[in-house]
Amino acid sequence: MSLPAPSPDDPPYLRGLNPPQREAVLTAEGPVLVLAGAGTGKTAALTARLAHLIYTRRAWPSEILAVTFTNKAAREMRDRIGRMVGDAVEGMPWLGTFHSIAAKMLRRHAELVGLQSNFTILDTDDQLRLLKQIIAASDLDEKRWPARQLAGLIDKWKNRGWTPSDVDAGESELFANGRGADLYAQYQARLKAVNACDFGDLLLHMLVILKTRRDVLEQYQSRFKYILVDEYQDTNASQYLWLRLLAQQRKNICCVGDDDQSIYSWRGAEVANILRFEKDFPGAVIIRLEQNYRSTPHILGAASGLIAENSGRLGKTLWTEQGEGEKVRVLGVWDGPEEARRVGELIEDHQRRGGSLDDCAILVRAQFQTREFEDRFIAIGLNYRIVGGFRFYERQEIRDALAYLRVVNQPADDLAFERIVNTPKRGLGDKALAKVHALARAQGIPLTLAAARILDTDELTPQARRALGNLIGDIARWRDMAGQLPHPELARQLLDESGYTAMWQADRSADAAGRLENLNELVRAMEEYETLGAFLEHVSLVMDNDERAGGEQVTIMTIHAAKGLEFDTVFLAGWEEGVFPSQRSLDEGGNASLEEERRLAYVAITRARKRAYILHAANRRIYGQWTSSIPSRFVGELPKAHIEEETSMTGGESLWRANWSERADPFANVARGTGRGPGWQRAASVGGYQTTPSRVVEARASAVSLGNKGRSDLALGQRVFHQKFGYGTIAEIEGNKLEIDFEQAGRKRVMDSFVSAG
DNA sequence: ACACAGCCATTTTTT
DNA sequence: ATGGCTGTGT
Repeated sequence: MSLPAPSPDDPPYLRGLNPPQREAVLTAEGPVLVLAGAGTGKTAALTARLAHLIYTRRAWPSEILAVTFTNKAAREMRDRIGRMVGDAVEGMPWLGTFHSIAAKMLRRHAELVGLQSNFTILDTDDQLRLLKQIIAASDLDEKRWPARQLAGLIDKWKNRGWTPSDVDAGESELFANGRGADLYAQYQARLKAVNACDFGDLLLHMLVILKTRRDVLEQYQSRFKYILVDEYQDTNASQYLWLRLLAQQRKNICCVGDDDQSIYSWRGAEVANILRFEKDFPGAVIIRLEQNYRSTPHILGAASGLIAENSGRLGKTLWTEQGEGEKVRVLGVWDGPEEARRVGELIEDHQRRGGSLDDCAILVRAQFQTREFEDRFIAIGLNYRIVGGFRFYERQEIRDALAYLRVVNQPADDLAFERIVNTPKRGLGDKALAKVHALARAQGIPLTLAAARILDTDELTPQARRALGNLIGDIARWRDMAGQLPHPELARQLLDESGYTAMWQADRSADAAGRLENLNELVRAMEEYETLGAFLEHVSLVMDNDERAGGEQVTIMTIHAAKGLEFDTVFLAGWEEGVFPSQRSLDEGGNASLEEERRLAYVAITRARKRAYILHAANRRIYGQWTSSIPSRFVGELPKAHIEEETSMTGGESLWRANWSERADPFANVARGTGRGPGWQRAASVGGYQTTPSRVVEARASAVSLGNKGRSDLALGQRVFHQKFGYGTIAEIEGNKLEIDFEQAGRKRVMDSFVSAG
């Protein structure tokens, strides 16, 4: 490989890149696979590569296809390229997630798969409702054959690039005694009827089009001179086939990935795709990025040692020039609440030494683990944010409002119509709706149309007829308005006239105010989009909401959500068998899924720049039930040289060991009649359990946070409202922290940013 | 048609 | 523990 040596004449985008990175940038032609370890400057190389292609006039920005998996990644790439090549990014229409790019293409060719170009993209919720209807209509017991399961299967099939006719008998057998494929076909037919598709369809439909329509394929093959794929290890079969078709012609495809960070197999990702890249693209250049710029040697050592337990890796050796740093600290604690307490204390220490909350992140395996931390941080008044969780666009009021907009935008959207037909209550119940359904089915027309027609009959009771007549009239009027009014204004009027806003105004429950606020925010968000259609597309594809950060915050999130991010200090909580690795991965999926959990652990550790803490608790409450647990096997797999262990349990590790033997033997409890783990004792001896171990410092009142000015709109004795605790009166103010006597929850210490004047 | 109460299963991870 | 769903009562 003859590469120009670094010189002062280098174009700006090459500055600061190491030799392998430069190679990844400058090897423009032909297939390239970049194996980029965690923290090795992957994105820098990737964006430089794009800049290089544009800069050297190899391609116009519009001739490059650049795909990522998450919107976050797409946004970041766009930003960074923007900084390098300026406005040219604006001309990169084909930079985005697989799904958004596929959607864009599909809108142009929708008719080839029997859709109109304004098709709706359904989310999981709509999908499930549709499937439930199909299952019910097929005389199947919904208990025995849950829609969820069918949704999972269909998704799996779509991820593999299978249309209903591709599903063989064996696969079909997995649902309702062989009716799986049939139900899948019915589902597709229903989707077509309501002019909608689900996430998997975006790719599958496009794949079918590319496979069957040579003209369309050639059109894209010649348009995309260069293809670039991020996180290649996460591609599923359908995405892979899609890419292969598009790259076939020119073979200028560059895939970047890390087999050790493949954590999405449950969503159909196939690590095999990255492992066989060389076979698919003979003569491919393979480049390894191994110099890590993120973490200390101890952190890298711990992570590398752990991931070495996996088999079938392409293999990389991460190294760093950084100085040693601190060892990874492994803390054993008594139970979940203590885990949260310890983390809280460590963060406050960090803060006291002048550290910022923004540098800290708590990474968990599953969403339910966040609660313990949330409770604790509210109690000590530590500012935090939970990433993921319930998302803005998934909230009930937002989904309702969107359903109204969808009905206006797309008359055939039956699912949206069903959602709003009796929300707010209009006296249109099951009986009335069933009649509309019957008519729609009989005539093969959308619900809105059937509803309009049924008004001319005397099938409905007079009051139902009047209510439905009003609604249909309203919808028609809103559709008219849609052509004349700016869409945010349309939304505002629509929400008022439909009575939807009034419904929440009349609602006296605690969160009604918040919901109204969310509706306002929704309307505000619409202003950034050209058309109603563009807005709805955004909503279905870009379901993330980056909440505006009010001051410093500790971030709490799942490891999956943390992929691609980095923090100075990372707390990895819940490293216990059954939690991490998760019980499910242990029960099903065998070794492959255990290895995926291990990769997840690897991803988790490598998020840390300077410090990593790993915590495991001996007892945890799961489904409201106290369960004793033993440290994750991953803890034992960490190389001793890079970690420092510490436990707050009296008796140390021996307690866990004793427990381990019982866990390993499923009949241990049966035979002996009693278990003997610490958690079991607690559950068994009601009350009087021995006190928590000596090392544990009792939760003390948290330190006053430094330099945080309080809000000026709050005063002692004032009545305020808190999302979690309800109404209360301010008893004390200390900077930005308040003591509040809540009417329901009693006295609590909370951050002022969590309350509003009540 | 709607509200309520008790029952049930349920918990990975996300575009 | 929480929430979704079913069946019952008004």
